[in-house]
Amino acid sequence: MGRAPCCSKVGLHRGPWTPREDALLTKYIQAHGEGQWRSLPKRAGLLRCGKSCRLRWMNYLRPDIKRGNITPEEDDLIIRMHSLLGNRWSLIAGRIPGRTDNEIKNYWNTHLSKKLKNQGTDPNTHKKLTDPAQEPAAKKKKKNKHKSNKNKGGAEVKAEKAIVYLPKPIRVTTLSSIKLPRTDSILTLDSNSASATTSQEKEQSQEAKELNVVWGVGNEGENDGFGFFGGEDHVIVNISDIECQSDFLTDHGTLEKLYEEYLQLLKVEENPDSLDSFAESLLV
DNA sequence: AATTCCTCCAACCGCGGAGAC
DNA sequence: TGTCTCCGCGGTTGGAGGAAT
Repeated sequence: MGRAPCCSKVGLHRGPWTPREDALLTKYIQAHGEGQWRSLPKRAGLLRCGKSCRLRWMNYLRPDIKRGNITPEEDDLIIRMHSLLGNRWSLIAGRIPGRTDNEIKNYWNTHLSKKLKNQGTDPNTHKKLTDPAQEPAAKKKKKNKHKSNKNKGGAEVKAEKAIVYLPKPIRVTTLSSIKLPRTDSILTLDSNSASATTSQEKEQSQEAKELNVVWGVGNEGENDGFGFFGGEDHVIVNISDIECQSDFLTDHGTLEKLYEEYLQLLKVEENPDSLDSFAESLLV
């Protein structure tokens, strides 16, 4: 497939953005909205490629971006989401208002993966490390960070990637008791602090279609409320076509009902064949 | 005080999906 | 049906600045 050249174009600015560029981009988007990134730089009077503009806006200039430290709650949620979704940072970010995928990705790489290692948990599989004595290898002083990073992209990472669990998106239409806002609503069900978040982000609507409910999960044996590990797979339930009452997640009765239905799913999960047919029955 | 090491994060790169033609 | 283009994503890089020596 032919691909148009982008940032390789001669004459375009690269590297850190100047305040003036930020102002031009912000002003333009405030006046004309997002989108048309390819032609945006020219119309906004910027000597940047569209990709660079989009990245700057999404990760830094957007007015709804939350600045400051990640809270312990967010921290916990990121770990839970990662156990479900793996390195799907945009999906994870979609559930944490005001945080960007880049920010979460960076935070994971610099803080959370280390934190999990220190706790004796494999950050990729979220399973307990069998031999904690192996972990200090990660703490070895690096003489050349970037060279070691390149090595990291090699065999070690490939081996780890192989065991990242992919979610199973299943569209559910039978939870009639649940009323979710249509389209752009993204709902995260957390065992400790169930909360519903409505996103206004345009780009998130696509994610919302793909994944509207993520059941809080944890490793087998962990006390994780609704936690569920169906063997090696995680189940993600799509309920994008269901309407929702804003307080449904705080309604204990509804949660109980959800939990009951969830248990039904678990029972089905024990028999993979029937799971397939069950899943099919849930598909729209 | 100078140098080296390390961490953090903004920005870049390349790829794949989706839609238009 | 195949090609082209745009968009968005995840992985990676590189520089700034703080910590350690």
